[in-house]
Amino acid sequence: MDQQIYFDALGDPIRRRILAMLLDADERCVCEMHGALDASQPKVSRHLAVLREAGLVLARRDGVWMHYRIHPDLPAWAYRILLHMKDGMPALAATESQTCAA
Amino acid sequence: MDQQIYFDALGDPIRRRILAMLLDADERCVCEMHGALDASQPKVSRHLAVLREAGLVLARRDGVWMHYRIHPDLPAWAYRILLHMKDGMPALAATESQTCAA
DNA sequence: ACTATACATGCGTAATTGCGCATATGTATA
DNA sequence: TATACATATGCGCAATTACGCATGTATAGT
Repeated sequence: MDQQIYFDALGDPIRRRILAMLLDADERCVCEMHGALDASQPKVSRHLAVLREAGLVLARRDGVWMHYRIHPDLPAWAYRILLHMKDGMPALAATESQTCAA
Repeated sequence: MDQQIYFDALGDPIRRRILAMLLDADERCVCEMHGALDASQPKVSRHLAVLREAGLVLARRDGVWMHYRIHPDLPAWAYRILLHMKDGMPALAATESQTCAA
């Protein structure tokens, strides 16, 4: 886990919200996040790619859907930072997950 | 403490090393850090300005010297992230502080 | 094969960032 | 006032980043 890549990944608000969502639920599919974040699909997909390439999240294909989760092999310091980040995150009007038949 | 500004501040490797140094010592003057980081003086000064404006560090003037320290009123989540960041920081050839008569 | 759905990516652009260099500011001392 | 030292900042430039839009790819159903 390269620290530079890690903190670059945490530099974007959408990526932080994605990570916070993944800390709550074990897994989320892209359409759920795309709905809940009120951001365009390509935008969410790109941010997920950044998180994936940084080694922060893990993707699993299930038919048409991609399920993302926090990478289980995250170093302790990296995982703990995510928890504190979520803790310090401004409570955001919880636009609840648009149904996407997941 | 705005989270966006906070994580932007953590996005730079020099700023992270400055913060790690300040976690070790209570206070450091600019010349110490500039020596230990092997970075140009304007460069270090600018990064310190970013940290100062972000509310991450506090400056104190002492004659000609400016002493910086971790901001004492940092929220718990923010301070804990700094500790974990330092914990996960790659052990760096400790270029020890050039003497600057501080 | 055709269509629909879920997701990823190529491309061009606007905005941001970090840097070096020079210079300005502030403080102490002669 | 003049000089020296510590620190800060204005400026221009190169590199990076995030975005929208359109299009590509993969899977499933008919």
